[in-house]
Amino acid sequence: MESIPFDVMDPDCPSRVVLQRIGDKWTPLIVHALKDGTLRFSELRVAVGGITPKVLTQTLRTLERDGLVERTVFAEVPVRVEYRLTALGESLLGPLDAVRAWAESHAGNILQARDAFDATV
Amino acid sequence: MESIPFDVMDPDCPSRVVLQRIGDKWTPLIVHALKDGTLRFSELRVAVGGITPKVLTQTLRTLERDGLVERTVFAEVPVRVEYRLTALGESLLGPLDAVRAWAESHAGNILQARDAFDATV
DNA sequence: AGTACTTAGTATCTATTGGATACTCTCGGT
DNA sequence: ACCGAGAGTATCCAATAGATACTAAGTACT
Repeated sequence: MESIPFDVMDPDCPSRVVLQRIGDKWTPLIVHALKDGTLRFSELRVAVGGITPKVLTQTLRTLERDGLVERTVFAEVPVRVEYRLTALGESLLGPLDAVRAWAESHAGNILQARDAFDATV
Repeated sequence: MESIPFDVMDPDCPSRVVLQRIGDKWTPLIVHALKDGTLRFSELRVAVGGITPKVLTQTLRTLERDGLVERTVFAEVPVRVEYRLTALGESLLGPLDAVRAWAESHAGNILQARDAFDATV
């Protein structure tokens, strides 16, 4: 068992790729939407307001490939597809939720800072 | 004092813009680099390996505008410019560090998941 | 006087990513 | 034969990121 094999400040370290995936535009919102269980494609589209189907598909495929989300197809008519977090994906809920909570609780401060900044320019 | 005025799942909520700023490609790395104090432009470039000066400037300007980073110019020759976190920026260290730590400690799992996934395709 | 040196950036051009909108596919019901 | 539902693709255009080269200001050197 090694310690600290990864360092995000190193541009060639794989952990940087990982950081940029979980910090991408939609991943935090999708993971948050799935925190209470499974959702279908169309439910995810609504839960994550504003995402287009193309980008939702792309992001889900990447999350699946990275082992964070599991995709299950039910051979019904019409077809039903369910998405849910894997154990690895669930382990990401805590950290991402901290960032989400920060964003919600400090959004006001940032809007204020922008107004102040724009006023000086 | 209101509670929960912001919700990142709402596409029109300003907190979503904030989330996407702090979750952008370089912000977490820059904030992490500044955690121990001030750095000059050229030091930041080295600390955050792989960033081009254009993008570093863009990101720093945005962070400054949003009140997370303070920029100080010293009229020396050659000019010296120092960047440091504001109090608001420092409040972001905890949440972002949780995500960074997750990325470093789970990068191995994700690489494994990718290999497994690619093997099935 | 001219030139080199340092730091902190711009400028320019190209490649990649994201977004808007419309279309496809399957199959069962009417 | 035609329509509807769900889960996506296809296509095209705009915005963002990256590579590379260049600029500005002032002092020190020759």
